[in-house]
Amino acid sequence: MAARYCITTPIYYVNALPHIGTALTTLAADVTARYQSMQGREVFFLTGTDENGTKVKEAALAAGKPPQEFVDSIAGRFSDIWHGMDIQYDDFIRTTEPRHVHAVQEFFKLLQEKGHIYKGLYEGWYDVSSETFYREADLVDGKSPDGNEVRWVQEENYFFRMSGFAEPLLRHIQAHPKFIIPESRKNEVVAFINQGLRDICVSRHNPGWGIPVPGDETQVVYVWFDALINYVAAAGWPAAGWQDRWPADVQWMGKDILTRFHATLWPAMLMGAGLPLPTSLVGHAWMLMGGEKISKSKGNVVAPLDLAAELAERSGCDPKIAVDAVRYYMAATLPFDTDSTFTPDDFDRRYNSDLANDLGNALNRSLAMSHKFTGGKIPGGAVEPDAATAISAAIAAAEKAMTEFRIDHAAEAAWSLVRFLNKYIDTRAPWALAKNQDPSLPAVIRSMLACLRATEGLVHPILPNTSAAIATQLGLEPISLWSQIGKEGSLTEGTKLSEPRPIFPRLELHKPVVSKAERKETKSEKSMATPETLKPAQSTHSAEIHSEIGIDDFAKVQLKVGRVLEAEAIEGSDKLLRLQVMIGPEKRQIVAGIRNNYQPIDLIGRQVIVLTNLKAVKLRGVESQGMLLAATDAEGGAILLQPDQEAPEGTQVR
RNA sequence: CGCGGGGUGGAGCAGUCUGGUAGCUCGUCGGGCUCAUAACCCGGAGGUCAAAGGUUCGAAUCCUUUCCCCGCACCCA
Repeated sequence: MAARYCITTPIYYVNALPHIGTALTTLAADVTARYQSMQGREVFFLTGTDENGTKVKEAALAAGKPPQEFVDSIAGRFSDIWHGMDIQYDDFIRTTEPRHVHAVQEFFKLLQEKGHIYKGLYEGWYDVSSETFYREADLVDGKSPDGNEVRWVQEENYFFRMSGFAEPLLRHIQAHPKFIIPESRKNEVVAFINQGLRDICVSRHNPGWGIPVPGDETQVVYVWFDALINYVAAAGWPAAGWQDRWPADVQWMGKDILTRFHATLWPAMLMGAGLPLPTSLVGHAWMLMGGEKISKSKGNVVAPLDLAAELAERSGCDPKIAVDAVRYYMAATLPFDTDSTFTPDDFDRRYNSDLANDLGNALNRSLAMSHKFTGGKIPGGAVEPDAATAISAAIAAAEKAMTEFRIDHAAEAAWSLVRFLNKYIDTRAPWALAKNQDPSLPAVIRSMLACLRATEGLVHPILPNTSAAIATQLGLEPISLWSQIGKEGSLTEGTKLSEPRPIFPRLELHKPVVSKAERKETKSEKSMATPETLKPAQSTHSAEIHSEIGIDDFAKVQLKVGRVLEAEAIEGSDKLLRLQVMIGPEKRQIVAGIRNNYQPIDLIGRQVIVLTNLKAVKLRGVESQGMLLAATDAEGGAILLQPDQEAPEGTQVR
């Protein structure tokens, strides 16, 4: 019976579809899964979607669909995208499935029985306008720190005794150096726990969507508590046999959800329930777009399948190979400790230099020479020593990388072999050997093919389609086991080689070199972001939610023309400006988050469109009696709307 | 003083824990080869390792201080 190896990704929230930033985690998990599978282990690779949470209900409502139907369609699109990227997961769990709901409720009950969950009175001074609770000590003259009225409220909720787990957690982290990876994240987690862990409220008032607390229908389980349990729910827990799929050997995730959730709350929950902890938690860094975090609101989302389709079209490569190219880029530049940046130019460059020039061309020239010099068949004999050394060094480096979860280093290891091959060919110059009828020619050709065969195996976890294409061109069955890589027996003497055909056609690069000074300039002109940066952002896969309203609904909105009289920055805030706006005879104070694009001086005297019948609210302690209408630029900044020509102040906008 | 990450040739990064000739990929310039997808190979130029001070025989690396960039949090009505 083969040793098992369990891998998880987080379950994705269904409010947006994956882009190359979020898909990174799933790709890393897939590469790990394929590698472990090659090692002969029985792999269980779990992913899924998080469908509870009140925002889902709201989004469904906005889309005019029943929540379940809405969620079904999004979950389906997730699995379509994963399939398109050749992600081979073994199970896809959805938090609306009965097996998950059941596990969550059982887990909750178990923790209750063990005394780790208690019902507590959540009480305190509540500031209604800012929806925040304050302690007695926080109040200033009987009001909130912002100066709002507060009232005493009591709410019953369930609490998880996380405070008791700080010591056990620290001990576990100490005793298991590979529990939290990378090191920098581990330090962060330790620092976080040392600050002290507080009991955490694990239920909310039931909004009609979510998992009810067992025995108390008025409450639903807190979404994070709920979500984390998916890992054991998918293993079948609490039914017998869950040990086959839990604990996970590795749980991949982005660094943002490591510290607070996976490295503290989650292990504390498991300890409380008496369940084993995962072996490793890996929190990779982010892939940024043009130096910023990829996010839907900034409009800089790049969908992996769009990127692949576009590449296939531009380069003429096979669509499956284009998917590999995207996988390669993501794997080879996988941000581990520190964030990296995606740019379309960088993607193109890596495609050309690494895939087309290095790997593709090495395969192509090697096959061409085999046909020309040794009759198109794999010669027998031994691989030359330096080639054999290079092969085993690459295998060792790739193995080390994989055990450290450094997917990027694993790619680098494979490429070190490809680079060796290109050097080797030039050094040994088979064309010269052929001319001189040198007897070492067959051994050199065999050595070249051996490098390619080993490369095929090494890149298999990252580039499954490319790997298969290499095997096909070599006329061999694909390598399926890691232990076969580099073995003489994997290169059968006399095998007929296919005609060489470029796997990765080169891309024609138009691209101008952008100097640092030029780039800076572009950046300072906010709305002038470079066109090529924006282009791929127009994702055809984005999960925009459309809903229709009637004219009556619109009539509820009162918009008027106003003129800015005064403007000043609000201290302690990056974005907020305090504006005094004349709307007809009336003067209003409005707070607007537009400072990234507008200085106070730019605004004075300017006409703006104001939403006037919006409930007043305090922002950073300053009351705002309305809202300015603005569009959003590529970087999430505001672009103010203004009448096409001067309009009388107070004019109704329709 | 909210928390955290980072500043290394034109670009992207490694090296920092465990001080000892500054390394890799891309770009650039020159040369070579002709098997190959104008691909490949070799060589050169280009760095006061953000700044200052300190420890040391010796600092990118250790200590102190400062400056700058970026996330998160707050906040975008």
